[in-house]
Amino acid sequence: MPELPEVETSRRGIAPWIEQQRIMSITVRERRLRWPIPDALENNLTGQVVNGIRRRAKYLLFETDNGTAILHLGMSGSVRIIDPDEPAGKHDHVDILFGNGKALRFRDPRRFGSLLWTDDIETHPLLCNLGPEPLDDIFDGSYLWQEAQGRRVAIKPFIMNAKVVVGVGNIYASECLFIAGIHPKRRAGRISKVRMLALASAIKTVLQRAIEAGGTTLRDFHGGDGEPGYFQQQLDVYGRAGEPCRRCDHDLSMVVLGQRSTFYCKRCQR
DNA sequence: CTAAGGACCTGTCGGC
DNA sequence: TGCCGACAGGTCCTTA
Repeated sequence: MPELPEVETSRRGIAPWIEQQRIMSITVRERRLRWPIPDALENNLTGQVVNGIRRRAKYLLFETDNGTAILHLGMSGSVRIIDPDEPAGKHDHVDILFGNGKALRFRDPRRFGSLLWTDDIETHPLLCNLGPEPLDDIFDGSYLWQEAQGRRVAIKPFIMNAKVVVGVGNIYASECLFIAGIHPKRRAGRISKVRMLALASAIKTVLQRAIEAGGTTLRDFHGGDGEPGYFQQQLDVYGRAGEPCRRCDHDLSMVVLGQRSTFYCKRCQR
């Protein structure tokens, strides 16, 4: 489910209910996520006050004086604020109860997500080797072009590589390449600086617009407050193989690249 | 170092 | 209606 805009939408939805609240108790029903939820999570976080919720890449970081909880939603995870008497469903793996009487409920049917704890967020192996945030000023066309020099990998997996830039998932990668007019299979190192400027700009615009729209709705995505996202109607290519290109009317194509479905227009993208 | 493929899981959808 | 295969928003790990 979640790409970066969905994670950011979730963060904004839950933050008002959680920030400055004390964690009263943590209920873990299923520890077997991508990595097992460590006992250290309950041991260190229970009784702490959440000073703030940040996002880095697609990770949500719950900061306390004692350390940081690291939550990743994987492919199918979601969080929402509930009243704690709401019965837990099959895949509701964790509830975190707060002093205000509300609870954060984490659901993840496929269990590709993770919930970890660290007392040193700066050196955590999942976070310390990540590339720049796409919406930061450090990320721009010059940076992207520089990183691409000597790289033979196709541009689509290149921009989905978190060491290059974080937060560009499968949906938005196709969308950004369409806007920039770049063929998804073009080798990263063989794209001109000018076109990389267009691509970096497209990445910023698409992600920013998606955040403002509250994330993409595919199947049943909801923000933390239960409101659905509204971006799907704005997708130009993703999931539209065989349908007409909005720019030139040519039938859109689909190809598998790096085991991921990739959508593009043969005529508009070179 | 780079690039490619496998692995981890459950739910849903389309076709027969 | 039921069964079966294909596919799904992520990303770490292994292999070459």
